[in-house]
Amino acid sequence: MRFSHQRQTIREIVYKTNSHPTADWVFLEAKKSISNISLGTVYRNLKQLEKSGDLKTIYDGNIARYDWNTEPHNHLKCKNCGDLIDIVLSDKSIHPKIKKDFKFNVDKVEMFIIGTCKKHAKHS
Amino acid sequence: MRFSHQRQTIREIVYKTNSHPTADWVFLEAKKSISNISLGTVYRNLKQLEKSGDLKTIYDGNIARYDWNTEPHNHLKCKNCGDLIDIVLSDKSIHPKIKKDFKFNVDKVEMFIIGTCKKHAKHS
DNA sequence: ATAATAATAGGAATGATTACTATTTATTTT
DNA sequence: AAAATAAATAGTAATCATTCCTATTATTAT
Repeated sequence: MRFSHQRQTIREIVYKTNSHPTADWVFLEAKKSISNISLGTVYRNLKQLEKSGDLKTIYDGNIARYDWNTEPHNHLKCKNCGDLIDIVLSDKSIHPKIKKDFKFNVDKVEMFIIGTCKKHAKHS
Repeated sequence: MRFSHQRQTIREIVYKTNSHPTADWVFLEAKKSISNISLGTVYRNLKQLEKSGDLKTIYDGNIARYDWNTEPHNHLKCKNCGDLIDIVLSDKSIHPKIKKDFKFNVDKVEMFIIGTCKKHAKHS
């Protein structure tokens, strides 16, 4: 994988936000500095950056989002604003249970915790 | 919501399988008895059946699957064959912790446990 | 500097899903 | 039971996210 200005730019855009951006948002941001960058380039590089371990893909419903945080973690998703909030629930205790009960080897756990964030909670 | 033969057929198809089918698979099955049923009808009814609480939508990567099991449960996903296996991990203990730490009200937890199922485990 | 080839821009193609519309069908009213 | 009504349908076009294709450009090794 050789260096390219586009890939570098795309990587930095993802690394500068905590908003778990979509490919389209990254594309719009990238255009600010590389006005003729193409959407295909964004997708190709996001995929390559995932392969090289620089970022992770999150499937939010049926849209892909990208996350610079490659450490195991989970997400709270507010059903009101759609915001994703990073959390770490380092509970590996289910792994052996699942292996025992289902003869299933766990690689990773992808968890979306759906609810209402503090910005949108109804006051009681 | 008035009765229709198509909706009834679609509901029965989803209720007769444990394979967490896609809209397209439901469409192909439905054609066996209603040869000119249209794909739009399948999508519209799956959505309506979700709304009425008859089934649940699962987002598997970027494709929607449908599940007659509306009880809270989670899925093991084999990265090898893609099969989804139902499991129940009735651990509500994280809810209060998340409420306390993040002021986030949890409605539901969507968990995909990715790994290798017994059919595809390497013998050790 | 040149050659080799990875990466790009731009646009076409794909696949899943939704929207549109004239017609059909289930229900309600008479 | 026939007519009135409105929901649901088939068929098709449109949309949205994503991938593929190809001629050209840019990076790296020689």
